[in-house]
Amino acid sequence: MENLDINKAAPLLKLLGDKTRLTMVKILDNHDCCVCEFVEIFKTSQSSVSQHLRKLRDLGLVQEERRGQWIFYSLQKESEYYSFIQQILNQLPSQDGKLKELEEQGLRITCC
Amino acid sequence: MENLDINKAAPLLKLLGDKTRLTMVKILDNHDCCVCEFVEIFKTSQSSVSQHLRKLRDLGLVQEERRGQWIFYSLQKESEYYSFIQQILNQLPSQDGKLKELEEQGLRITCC
DNA sequence: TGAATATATAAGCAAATCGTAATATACTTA
DNA sequence: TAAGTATATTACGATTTGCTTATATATTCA
Repeated sequence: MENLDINKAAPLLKLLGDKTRLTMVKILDNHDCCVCEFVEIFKTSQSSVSQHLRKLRDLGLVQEERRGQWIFYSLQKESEYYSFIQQILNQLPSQDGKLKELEEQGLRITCC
Repeated sequence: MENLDINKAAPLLKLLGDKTRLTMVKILDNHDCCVCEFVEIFKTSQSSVSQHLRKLRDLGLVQEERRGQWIFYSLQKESEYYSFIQQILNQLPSQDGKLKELEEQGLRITCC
């Protein structure tokens, strides 16, 4: 088991210590998502979603990739935090239901 | 592996997302400690240590026990968060060196 | 019992955080 | 190219956080 210095672990846990971001990361662990999907899922503003994703990206937890009109986010598997995070995500219940809801409403983006 | 609801996991991670508290919990995972030891370890005020411990106790992560003049804190192994936390602590480097320093300075409390 | 030690709590302040509203940028499509 | 859609950024206000200072409580010991 790799160790992560406390000076790095604490800010990481703080970042994940927000319900919205933690759910985002849990979802991204299984599916790429674009911003507008998160807006639907969390019933919040686009700005708020964008700012949360920025923080995740600033720490290198996620990466963005443009696909046409949309920008998709995915987990950065090469991150030094990746295996650490996995141990946490594995203990959280699946959030796939939230994506399933989107699909049923026809709001899931499946471009490209 | 037990699951922990996101509504509980997020505040827990937030609580652990502080370097002082995370280190405290890591230390407590192996050794009971009293407040004045933490004051030495973190080179901070007694009040600050006390307030951090209060937050950990409010969530049920630690418990206190008076031993004579001192109040010792230990991890609450019966906490619903305990196994979740273990997965995190296992990925952190040992902080025993900090206690060893105390011993060398003769500041480790070993009453009762 | 009085002084010293250990701990908890309350009040106040500066910094960080999170949401909203407004605006800017980039891409798509008619 | 103009309008519509998707996203990012900025500014701002309310709330939270963590520290310090001051004070209160509990225990020990001379």
